[in-house]
Amino acid sequence: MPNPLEPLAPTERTIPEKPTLEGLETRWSTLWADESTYRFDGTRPRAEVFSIDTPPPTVSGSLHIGHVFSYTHTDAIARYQRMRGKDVFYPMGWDDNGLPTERRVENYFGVRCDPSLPYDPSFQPPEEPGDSKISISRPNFVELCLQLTQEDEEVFKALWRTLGISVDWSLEYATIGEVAQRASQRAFLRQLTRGEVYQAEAPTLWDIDFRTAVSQAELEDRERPGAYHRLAFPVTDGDGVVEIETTRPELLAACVALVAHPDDERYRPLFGRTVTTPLFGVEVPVLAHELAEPDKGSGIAMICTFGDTTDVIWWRELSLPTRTLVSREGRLEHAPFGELGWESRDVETAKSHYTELEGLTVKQAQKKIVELLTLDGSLIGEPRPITHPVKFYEKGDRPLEIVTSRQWFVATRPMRAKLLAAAEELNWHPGFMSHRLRTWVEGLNADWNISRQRFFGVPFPIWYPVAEDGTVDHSRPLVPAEDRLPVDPSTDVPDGYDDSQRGAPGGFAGDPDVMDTWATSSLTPQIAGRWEDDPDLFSRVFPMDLRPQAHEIIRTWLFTTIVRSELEFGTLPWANAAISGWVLDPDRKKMSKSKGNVVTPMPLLETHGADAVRYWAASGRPGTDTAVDDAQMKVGRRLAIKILNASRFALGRLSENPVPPISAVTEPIDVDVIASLRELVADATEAFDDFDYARALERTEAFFWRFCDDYVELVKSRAYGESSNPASVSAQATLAHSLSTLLRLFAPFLPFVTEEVWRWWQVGSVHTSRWPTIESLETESTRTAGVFDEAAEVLSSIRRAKASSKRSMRTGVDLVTVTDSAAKLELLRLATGDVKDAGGVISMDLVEGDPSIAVRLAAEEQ
RNA sequence: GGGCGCUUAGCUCAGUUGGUUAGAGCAGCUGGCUUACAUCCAGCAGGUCGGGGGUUCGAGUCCCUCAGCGCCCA
Repeated sequence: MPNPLEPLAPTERTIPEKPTLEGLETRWSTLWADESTYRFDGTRPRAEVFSIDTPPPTVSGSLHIGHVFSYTHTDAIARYQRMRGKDVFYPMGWDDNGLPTERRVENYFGVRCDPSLPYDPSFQPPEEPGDSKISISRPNFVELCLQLTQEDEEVFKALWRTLGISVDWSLEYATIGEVAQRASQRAFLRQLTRGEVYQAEAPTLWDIDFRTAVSQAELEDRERPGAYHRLAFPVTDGDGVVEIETTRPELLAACVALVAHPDDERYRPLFGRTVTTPLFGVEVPVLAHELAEPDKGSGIAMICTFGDTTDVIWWRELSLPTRTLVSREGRLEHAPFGELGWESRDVETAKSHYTELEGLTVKQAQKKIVELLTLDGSLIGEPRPITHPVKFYEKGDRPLEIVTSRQWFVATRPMRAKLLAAAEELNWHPGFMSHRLRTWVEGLNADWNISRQRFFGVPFPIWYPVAEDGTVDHSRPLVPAEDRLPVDPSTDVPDGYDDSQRGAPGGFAGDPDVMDTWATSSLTPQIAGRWEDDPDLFSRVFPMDLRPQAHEIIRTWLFTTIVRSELEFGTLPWANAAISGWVLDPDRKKMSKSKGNVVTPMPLLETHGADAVRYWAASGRPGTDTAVDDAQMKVGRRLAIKILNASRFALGRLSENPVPPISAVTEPIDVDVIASLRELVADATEAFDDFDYARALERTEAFFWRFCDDYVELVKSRAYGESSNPASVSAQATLAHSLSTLLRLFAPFLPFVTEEVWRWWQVGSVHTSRWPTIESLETESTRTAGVFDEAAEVLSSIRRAKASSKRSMRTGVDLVTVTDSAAKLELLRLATGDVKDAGGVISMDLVEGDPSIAVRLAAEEQ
């Protein structure tokens, strides 16, 4: 529970003469670590816990101002919930496994993983990467991955500490760690038992350079130049030809059908008949399907296995045969014309044509086949250049090919209805982000491929029996008992076998693949919550309260986390999802490495201070793209300095006296200010409950500046008075209670400066203090609303008069005549003394009539 | 091509369910060392709320439409 307010004894207050922001980050982050300020207690019931599914950053990716931006939002919410009395579960994880880390290790050390090599315990990477990559074993490679990610994690930790993120570091995890491996493998095995995952020889999107399968979620369309090649297919049982247009003529030998729209009058007579492919003489049917676009090309398409994702849909829905052509190296494989599945009307011609293509890369093959088709007379006219979208792996730079291979899939398509319901049930902040999930789920046309042909990842906990003839029997996987997890099938042995039987007839073979990075990071609530490893903890934190994340990974991380949670627990993994916006460069352009406009956070933190950078971040509305803005950080720094100085003033008025109780607030203007502070507290609380940290900050900040500029100036002379004067004590009490309240309202945003000031005069940390309540700010005197506004307006008129006469603010005023309604004058009458003191006014007349304020300045001294 | 969002002062943005004269900060300009703060304070100036149409006693706010920008999905 948060501490009750406990002011230090007056003699123990330490208010520095010249307060400063320098060094606050180091001082307080060290103390918070020493005092375990943000420790998760873990003994309180679920209802008193607020649990956060923190995004685990990919440490091998570069440190980015975007990290600072979105984690500040989450931290503000975490700090608010903690002050509200919640036991906050706020872990930090690292998403280290996967391709980005492997690429970084390959380049950093100049190595390449070759899984066929044995482990070399004495291997040391070269000081500098050489010209050609050194091949090393998988265990050696994984060691280097772990080494590098650990170094990277330290850099991130330093950033989080400097930024003041209030995570409980004892809850740290990594998606490649033992806990994560166990959870991932356990979840996989249970899904296998329930029939929710399956392996299949299926068309798979394949990156030739990375040599791995890619899932639908990792795709990216890029506009690329291509050309329509018009080819003539003779109609088999009749006269004439059908002219099709294709951008991939090199796949002609893999053609299994032609397809046109069912309503297309031009091709209707051909449906059900066959045509013959040029060059290869293969007889293929002409079929109808809605996805064929009459306006595209000649309106009739050649279906190959497989040229693009539409081919896959046609192949599946029209139950077409498979003729695989493209290898995993991106070359045209052997095509056994004449054999089963490769029938031709003229086998010898087909073979002779194909010999010219076999072994070529896709690009070379296209050139060659154009020559062949031209000679043959089947190419009609010149290829017609176009620009069209081509599928790429988002991290790759060659178009993806589609190959058939054995992969593990999670059956997500049958879950569509359930996932759409989940999109509705989840509380999105901002709400419109739910569309992102909905459109993604509606557009799902492939199950989730979770196999990756990589090395630094969680292995599939699966072996397969090897038959006496040496073939691997994938239909009867050997699984370990759950209590053996995690296992590595490349070094561990299935029950009932010994290591000598690895790969031998009658023995076993481990699954060589690792899980897709999303297959592990989709389990972050389970990993962080120690699912099954610590059932007590898990029951207190799951389902979690909040998933904060960026919008570009809704279709990957958010989607897959929901899939895993629905499958395992039949529930949403969290109640709320807070989607942060992008950080744009100062010119409002999206940052990217290739553009070289990525902003690194540390220099900004050093220049402006953590509170200032956090202020900028917290000013970004939920879900709104926000530009890096030095000016806004300077404003934040100014605010922090103002808090120091205003606090020094407010606390200085207490002299050696204790903090007066709220009941000492009796002067009408003081009572009015405390009442508007109650409204502020209500407003900020409501905003935070709605995850709108930016609104809470804006309201608090606006109040604070007005408090300093008008209220403090108005009551200054009264606040300097003796403790024997109730009017002075009223001002001193108002200053102290306002300060205490404002410090706590600012604490989620400016943790360093608020902690600094808090410790001048309070016991314990502001971050474990109680969030202010309106009940604690109830005065005994009744409020007369408007006193402060009226007084401030008259003071403002006095300042205006001085400024327009270009006189010092210290200039005396002989007479102020305020003309206004009786009601307004009545309000003003309750604060006349303060207004006169603040303005240096000798005499003030209040006259009923049309509103006006006349100010007569003292004569200028000669 | 479908969807979502944005467009308010030179810049960055607030404007809750439609309700006086549209707000703030920054930048600009004019002044001021006023004992919390010159790392500061005061004051001034600046907008036909992207264009057009509609509903209404009343529209920045609701509806339609057009334009530009950004993103998501094809």
